[in-house]
Amino acid sequence: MLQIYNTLTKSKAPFTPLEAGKIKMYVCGVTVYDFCHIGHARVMVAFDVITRYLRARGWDVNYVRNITDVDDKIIKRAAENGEAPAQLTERMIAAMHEDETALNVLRPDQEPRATGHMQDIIALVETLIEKGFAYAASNGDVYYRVEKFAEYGRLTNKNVDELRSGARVEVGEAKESPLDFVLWKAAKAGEISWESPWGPGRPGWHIECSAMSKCCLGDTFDIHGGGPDLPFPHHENEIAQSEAANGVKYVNTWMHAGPVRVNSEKMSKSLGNFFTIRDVLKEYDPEVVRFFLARVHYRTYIDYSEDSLREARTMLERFYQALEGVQATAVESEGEFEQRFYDAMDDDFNTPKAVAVLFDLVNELNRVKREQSPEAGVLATRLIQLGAILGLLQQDPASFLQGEAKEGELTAEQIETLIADRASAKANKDYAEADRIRQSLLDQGVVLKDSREGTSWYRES
RNA sequence: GGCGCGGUGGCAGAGUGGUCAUGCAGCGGACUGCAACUCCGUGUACGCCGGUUCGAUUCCGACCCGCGCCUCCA
Repeated sequence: MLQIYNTLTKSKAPFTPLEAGKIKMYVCGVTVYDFCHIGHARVMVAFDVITRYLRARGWDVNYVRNITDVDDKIIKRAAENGEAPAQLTERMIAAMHEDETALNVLRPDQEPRATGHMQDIIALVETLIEKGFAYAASNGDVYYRVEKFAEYGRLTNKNVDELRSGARVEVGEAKESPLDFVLWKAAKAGEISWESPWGPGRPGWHIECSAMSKCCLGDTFDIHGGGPDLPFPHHENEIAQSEAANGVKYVNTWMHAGPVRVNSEKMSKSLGNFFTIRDVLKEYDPEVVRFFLARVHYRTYIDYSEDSLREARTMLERFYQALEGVQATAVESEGEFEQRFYDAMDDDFNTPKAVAVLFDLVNELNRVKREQSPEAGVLATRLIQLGAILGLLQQDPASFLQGEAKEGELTAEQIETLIADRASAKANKDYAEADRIRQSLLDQGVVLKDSREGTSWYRES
């Protein structure tokens, strides 16, 4: 029985879909004005694992993740670069897709862009005005009338009175109440804009998601996900917009990923303490980065450090070393390991527990490997299949372990030659020479491993 | 200040009212020409103080500490 933690109720509950066997899921994506950082990667990987698992268990998942491609920061950054906003966003979207592909993140089923849904957005704002939940202000902006929506603040336990006393109004705003947020922003001279009943302008951030989710999934859907900083105000505002406009419940289950921290602080654009995905991938195998993110429960924080990345690498080596030299064979039916893995994942996608099951499987695999039992092939298949649900363990073991030669490192050919030299030295019982070659390779980060079948090697992390 | 999450062995990280997490690191042994890999064995833990209980790391209360949101940020 699948259980999911719901931010709205602050508790785990058995998951029941709106429509039997189907799951409609919307996840807030990226505002594409810069390269994605590890925090973005965490959300991508978390919901990728969730989607893969649900599909592996037979659910028909419709996974929608939007792209915010019009926004103040995009306009500002494009102006700084001296390029059109669309040029900047196209580049960043392409970069994001590259990062995702590297991390083995499957693309969502639908990836709507705000600029592609202007009519939906305008129609939704019009509905809100008609129903009295929004108003066009004197400055050309359209605002949402927060105090008109009685349920406001329910997702994040916010009290409207307290919010009002803490709110501040920016210069130039024409709100009835400081709590009101913008649905449509009037364009300044020379800014990119779209025609609307309220004059040329662009949508506010929150309304995009209400419009795109309605368009892709309907008025009510099963799961809405996002990063740790989105419950307030973004998701709170989405609820206010969608439920006021549609008159029905917006989302059944709210899921939020935990933050990535650096030195105990949240990794974020505003703190400037972020590492981009592409920078990290220069140093680490993408699968290592993915495992670093996936081995921790999606809701808890994760600390980014060289040590944790290295540890993820070491753990992955154990998996691949177990798989090395085993011929995977067909599996007739699922067994104990699959069941334990599913039980862990059914419990709010408990990946740390699921990974522990995989290590138990590795232990068993290594044991039967030593006995040269044919059972090894079956266990290897089970490991690879369960690994696939986490988006891991799909590489050839030798190539993962050997890795790519970085600059200044020995190439695979050079290493193979030295291993051949060492083999002949060993054949002549010249162990001094054999050990000298092995030590020299070790000094260059290459570890040798002798076995019945010969000598294999891998690069030290 | 308001709302929320968390404090587990050297480190990372699950979990449970009384019995193994798991991985890395350490120690002893097996295997090996010696190593590496692997296997077997092994130590160390549940922030603090009360309460409930036959028994609490696990439930309840107070306290201390850390983090997130309350402003654009995944």
